[in-house]
Amino acid sequence: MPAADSTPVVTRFAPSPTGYLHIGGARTALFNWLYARGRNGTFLLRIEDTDRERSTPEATAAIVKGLTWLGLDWDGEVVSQFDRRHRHAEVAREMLARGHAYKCFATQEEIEAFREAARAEGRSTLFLSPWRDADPATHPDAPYAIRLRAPREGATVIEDAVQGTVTFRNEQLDDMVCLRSDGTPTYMLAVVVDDHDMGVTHVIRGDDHLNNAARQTQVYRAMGWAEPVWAHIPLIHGPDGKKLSKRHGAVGLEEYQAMGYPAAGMRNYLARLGWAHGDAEFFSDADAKAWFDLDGIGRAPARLDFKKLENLCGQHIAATPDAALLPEIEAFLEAAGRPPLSQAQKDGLARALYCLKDRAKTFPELLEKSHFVLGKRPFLPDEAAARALDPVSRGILKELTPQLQNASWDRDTLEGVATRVAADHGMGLGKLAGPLRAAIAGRTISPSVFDMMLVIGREETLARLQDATA
RNA sequence: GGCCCGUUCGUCUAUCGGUUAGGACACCAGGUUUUCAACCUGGGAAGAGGGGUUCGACUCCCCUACGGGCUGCCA
Repeated sequence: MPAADSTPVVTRFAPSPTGYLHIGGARTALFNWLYARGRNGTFLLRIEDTDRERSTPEATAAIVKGLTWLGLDWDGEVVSQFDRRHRHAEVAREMLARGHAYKCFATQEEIEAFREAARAEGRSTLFLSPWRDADPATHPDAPYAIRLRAPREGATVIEDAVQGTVTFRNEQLDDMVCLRSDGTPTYMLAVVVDDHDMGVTHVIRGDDHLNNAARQTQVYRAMGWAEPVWAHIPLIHGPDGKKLSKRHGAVGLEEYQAMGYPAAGMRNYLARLGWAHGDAEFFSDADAKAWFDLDGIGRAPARLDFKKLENLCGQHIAATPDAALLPEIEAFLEAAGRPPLSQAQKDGLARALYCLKDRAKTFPELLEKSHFVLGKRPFLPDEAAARALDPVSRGILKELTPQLQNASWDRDTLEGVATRVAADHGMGLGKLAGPLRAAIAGRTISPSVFDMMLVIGREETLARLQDATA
């Protein structure tokens, strides 16, 4: 039975540490986090490291780091599934004692041989252990696996919050192995025991586990435990509609950080991927927590759309207070393996952020437009800027310079002076802005020329103009 | 092969039997503009196909096609 609505919500994210944190996994974590945090619940993190061959501490570290960057905080310590192996085994033995499980002496070679033959003959490869009803007196003195004595008749029904009612005929389900013949627990058993022991009320995970839910349900029933609410969410696909894999480009969350997407934008985008709350597109964490619910999750896999990700990220960068943006930019620099900012650069950037953040969709773009405040004199113009600084333009700039000397340093005055000088030469401000920008930034792309002048100040502005017109 | 799930504009989606099928991103055209970003106006763009049920289906049912997942003593 699903947990009652009144019981506190407990969700968990349970990745296996076999590499980077997959972007799809990050979304699964986000959904669990939103669901718990929006309901005053608990969000737990458990590492499914029962596969000793493939689990690495580096991968666990990557998961922790990724979630931390994404801003998904979990409650309590990180739980290692491997550390709980004795408890898993204990449950397996208990099921054995209660007759809900049995010892299976079939060797893996035998099973494999059976499956091969079945495949060759086009028969079902479902392995039905001959030991299920064997007389214990006939048990050999050999290693055995403990298999669940699953019902053979009837059906196992999953009430899934996303997928609806899903029915599996029991004849399609085999007696899953709970404890391997070497005494170690399988994932199938471990998840159920852990979720139960940790008090997980809502299992929100990828729908690649939907089939597993049926077999796991049988363990809950065998142990007489309350079943969690299941919510199997569709996987994320690449832009081509195929399962997201490395050939699509970035799949690891850390790659997104290194590409300079802000975490808030990622959260917004990922939440919006496969879930909707009416027409809401751009929203805050508070909104998402308040709105997120299982019945808003779509049933079809969603494709990644970088354009939309960028759009949302741009809006989030613009909406983030300067004081919060700076540390994020520094973290990005580090993640991308770029040199850190000097104190002077930090100060400059802090002053310039107001005119930078609403024109950038990613941090690299913001930094590119920050060149005027991050760089040092002399500002060697890039190719396009050099073209803008033709002799005629330099002549006009030379005229402008002394007028700036005495102007009061505010936007209106500056703009007035520039407009007047341009007019003296029969041109609009637009014509003069090009070379002015080239002289100040050394680039043809930057914030407004007047904003730049305000940020760097009179002295520096004049110096740069002199550099350019010398 | 078997089992399970899915299918609304290019993409993410709204709709929960009665709508000119809405929004966002993207795209195209025009405008604004000091570059970029942004902004304004307009435009093209969708219910996989076929059967039912119903006064009425994108919405409910069935079939087909296509896509995906699972089918391990992996997780």
